[in-house]
Amino acid sequence: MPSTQQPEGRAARLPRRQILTDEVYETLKAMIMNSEITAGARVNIDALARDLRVSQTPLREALARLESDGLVTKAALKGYSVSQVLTRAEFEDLYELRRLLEPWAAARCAERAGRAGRARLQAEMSSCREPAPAGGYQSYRRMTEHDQRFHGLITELAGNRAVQASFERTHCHLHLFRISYADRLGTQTLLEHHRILDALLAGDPEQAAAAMLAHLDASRARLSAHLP
Amino acid sequence: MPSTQQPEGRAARLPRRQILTDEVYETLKAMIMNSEITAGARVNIDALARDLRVSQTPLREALARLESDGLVTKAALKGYSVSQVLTRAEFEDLYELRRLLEPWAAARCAERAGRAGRARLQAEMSSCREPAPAGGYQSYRRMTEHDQRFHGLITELAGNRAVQASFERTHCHLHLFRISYADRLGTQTLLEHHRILDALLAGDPEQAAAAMLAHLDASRARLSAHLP
DNA sequence: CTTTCATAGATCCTATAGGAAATCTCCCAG
DNA sequence: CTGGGAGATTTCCTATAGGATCTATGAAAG
Repeated sequence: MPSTQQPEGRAARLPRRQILTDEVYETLKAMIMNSEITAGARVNIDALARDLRVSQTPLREALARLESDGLVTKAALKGYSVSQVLTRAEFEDLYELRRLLEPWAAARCAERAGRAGRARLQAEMSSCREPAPAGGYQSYRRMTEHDQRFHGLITELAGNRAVQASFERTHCHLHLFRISYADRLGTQTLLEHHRILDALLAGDPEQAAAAMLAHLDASRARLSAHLP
Repeated sequence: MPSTQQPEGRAARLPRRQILTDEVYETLKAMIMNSEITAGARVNIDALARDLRVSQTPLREALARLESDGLVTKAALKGYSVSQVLTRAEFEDLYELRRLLEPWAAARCAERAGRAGRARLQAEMSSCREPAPAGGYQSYRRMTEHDQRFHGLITELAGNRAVQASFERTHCHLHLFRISYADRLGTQTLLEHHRILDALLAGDPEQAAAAMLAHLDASRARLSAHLP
């Protein structure tokens, strides 16, 4: 895996070279998200190191981080496995947790987001065009990325780092993305996002919490249909 | 670091030998908890490997997991640092998150814990004797361990793995333990735990949630006095 | 005496090698 | 023909070595 030298005048604290461990970590997350490593499949360290053209060392460190993230599991002396796609019970648990965190975050965001924050929220919504009716994988992928940015922005602007970290550690968009590539209801999602945005811009905590709760429940119902 | 062979008739799936990475991970967590590595201090990988009598490889993997846990931070090419003791803002954020998760968990626990679960809760409370008035470090340590088991058991018996994992990933008892060694109000903590237990045993979700919320607020007030 | 620069030593990151453990394949016996 | 056992191969884990990068120290110059 080639390393790249940083250009002159780089920002303070950036390393001069890319750290392989970090690159491998991001690569593996993307591979898990895209099901390039089948859910539940064994991760053969020697083989994957060859595929990625790295040695075992950065790969093992990346896998250690993914283990703590809950995205792979380790069976000592046997190997790592990619986490399964969520079972229905795990899916319901995840949405229950989201119901605990995100309406609260939306209410706090409505209270606390200043002008700059609201501008960021508006910019995010503006940047996301309605998905093509039969857009396929790329369209679904872009919708998921928008969804992740939008929800992440709300938890960030809620101003509670513990809640933000807790939300990020669920990796919920990675998990939800793997359930189905065929969410044809992106239009509905955007409509619900706009309702949340309206409440946030109005600075109405109760409305924001209610809109977020409604969105989560609707989203859960949409995705639930795709579970085994 | 010596390895120990498993005895005959070991449970299925246990490796025959201890995995150094896992041992080092637990050792480092304990060292962080006990402030054997000063909060904010650099972790010198070569030196620590010598101290623990292991090579860099299992140490680096353990550090990678701790990084994902949020207990150390990595500055690429410069080294790892142990996370700081919580600032007041981080402390308040953590308790806000606990207020979102734990009353809900207590209510669910009251609804869902069967006979075996309630027995485990009672056993945990019975196993914890009142701390000696001036018990010092060991006494405080035992109280923290009980507190962690008690709260962990409630989130486990609430029956939502995502909420349980979210709570565990806060490592809140490690963080809170590092704030102060001198919680002389262990008696008060136990009294509040008994109130929670009473509600759980009565199968009263509202009472359990209320008792947990009161306990969290009281606990937060007690610890808050020790923050800078 | 202070500051700057250069060099040396320390530290970080990753590749590689080797031993332990698991897995797979083949052969033999029933 | 099937099942079990043995051996070979693969995989996992960790130690070690070497190159890249950072840091600290000492010397020289102002």
